[in-house]
Amino acid sequence: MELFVRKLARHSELNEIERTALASLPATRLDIPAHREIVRFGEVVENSCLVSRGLVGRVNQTLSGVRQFASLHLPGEMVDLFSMMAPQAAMGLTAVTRSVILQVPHRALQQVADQYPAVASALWRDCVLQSMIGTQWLFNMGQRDARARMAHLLCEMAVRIGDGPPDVARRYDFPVTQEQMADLLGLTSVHVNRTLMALRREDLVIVARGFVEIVDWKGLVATAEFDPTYLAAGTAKVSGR
Amino acid sequence: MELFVRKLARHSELNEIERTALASLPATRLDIPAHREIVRFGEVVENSCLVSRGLVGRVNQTLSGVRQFASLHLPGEMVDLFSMMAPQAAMGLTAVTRSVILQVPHRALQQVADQYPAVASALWRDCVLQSMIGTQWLFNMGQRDARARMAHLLCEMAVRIGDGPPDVARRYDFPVTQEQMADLLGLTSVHVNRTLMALRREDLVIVARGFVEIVDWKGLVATAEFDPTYLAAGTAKVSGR
DNA sequence: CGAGACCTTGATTGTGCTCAAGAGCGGTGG
DNA sequence: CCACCGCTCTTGAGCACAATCAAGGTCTCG
Repeated sequence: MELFVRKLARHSELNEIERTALASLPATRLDIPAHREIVRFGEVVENSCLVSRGLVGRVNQTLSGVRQFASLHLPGEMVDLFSMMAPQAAMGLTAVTRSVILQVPHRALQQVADQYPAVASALWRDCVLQSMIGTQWLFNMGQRDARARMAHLLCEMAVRIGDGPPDVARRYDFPVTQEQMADLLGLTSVHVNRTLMALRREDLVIVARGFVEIVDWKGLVATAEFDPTYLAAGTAKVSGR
Repeated sequence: MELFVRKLARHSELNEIERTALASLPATRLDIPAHREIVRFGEVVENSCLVSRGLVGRVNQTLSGVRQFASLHLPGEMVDLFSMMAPQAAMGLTAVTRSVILQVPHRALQQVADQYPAVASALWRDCVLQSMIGTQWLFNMGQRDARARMAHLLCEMAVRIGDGPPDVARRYDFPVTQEQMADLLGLTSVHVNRTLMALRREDLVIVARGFVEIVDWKGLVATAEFDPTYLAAGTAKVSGR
């Protein structure tokens, strides 16, 4: 919960009172095994899920079972803040890895937001920043080939995990199966495998056994045409409310 | 401006005072020719753009000039509400057709939002609903082939223009070149052409000379696997603030 | 030690891209 | 009024990236 407040404070100004109000929100802790669905499509939810440990994604799925991730959330991120404003889930929520999540009731969140406009503003901004990432993913899917797409994902994660920019994680845990990566990138698992090996052969990055090791950051950024602006946009703090 | 307020009121409750406050926001009118850029990538903006006439899209672009639309906005929609929360544009804004837009200063918008929490809430919700469309596009790009993608776009527009669901426009103006459709769907213009002809040969839809005529709505929905839930999510009004 | 999930690799197929050239149409200027 | 130009649409041929199908290998956990 602390972590969440810190992440909010990185892009929005919050004073001490507002921070403690957020930090003392009620929450139910849930321990979720990997691959388990947390929220099903169409469900009406009354909580937002804060990731405490693990990796959680929002997933869309056709009747035929084809899956596509719409986002991926690290610890300290509120996965479905969106649901405060649109409680009927337009997509499922899945634990990518074994995860611990904190369920925060919308009511409580809403109360804090009502009481402190700066908090409402911060939450709103958080939604916006999340959807800027989504927009980037859309660009990624539409205009880049498999190699560049994969490289872009790995770059993004390096920045997000490294709490950067400018800090970037050169090596990070990423216990995601190749099949899940396929669903993240709109590829097949077979092609993900070949793509990873290609990136490795070129000495750009090693992805194996649950972690990512970036060998040539510059090279990876180049093949991805990665520009982290969209992640940093919130860093230039916008004044309070 | 009226139209904008009506669209907001469709998903969020606003009383008379709040509506008039919104309706009397100051605005600068701009007349923009087709294909002209309105906001450039990276620019720091101080206005949000309300579409009054025409069609405006948010566009991402690589150095090599490959373009990808991230959204498409009809009259009455506020294109870059996002920019209130993240004023540095992460992407360009382009008039797809000849358009009239109203520039509303962030300051003014912010003042109204500060004064009336229900307005702030409505704007926030509007952002969320927009990004739900973006999420659907992502799904579209990742998991559907050209035919289905195109069909999905045409279905979505039919619903959005028809002010539905359940009302759907069986025939609507859509003065978008095939090259622009290509940038919307992550295809090439050549393939857009072939796809449109295929859909026409199957008597599903006719796209020509600036309009769309849906011949077989059910068939089109089926090939697109179109489920309008994501557009309607806001219709079930959530109580005020 | 065995079972299941996950990864790796090969062969083949197909969707959509590239390159290229021609036709239709509307607007502009001589 | 006609000629021309540019933009958009149309169509063809060949190619490439990624999907599909299939089989074998490896790792981990019980």
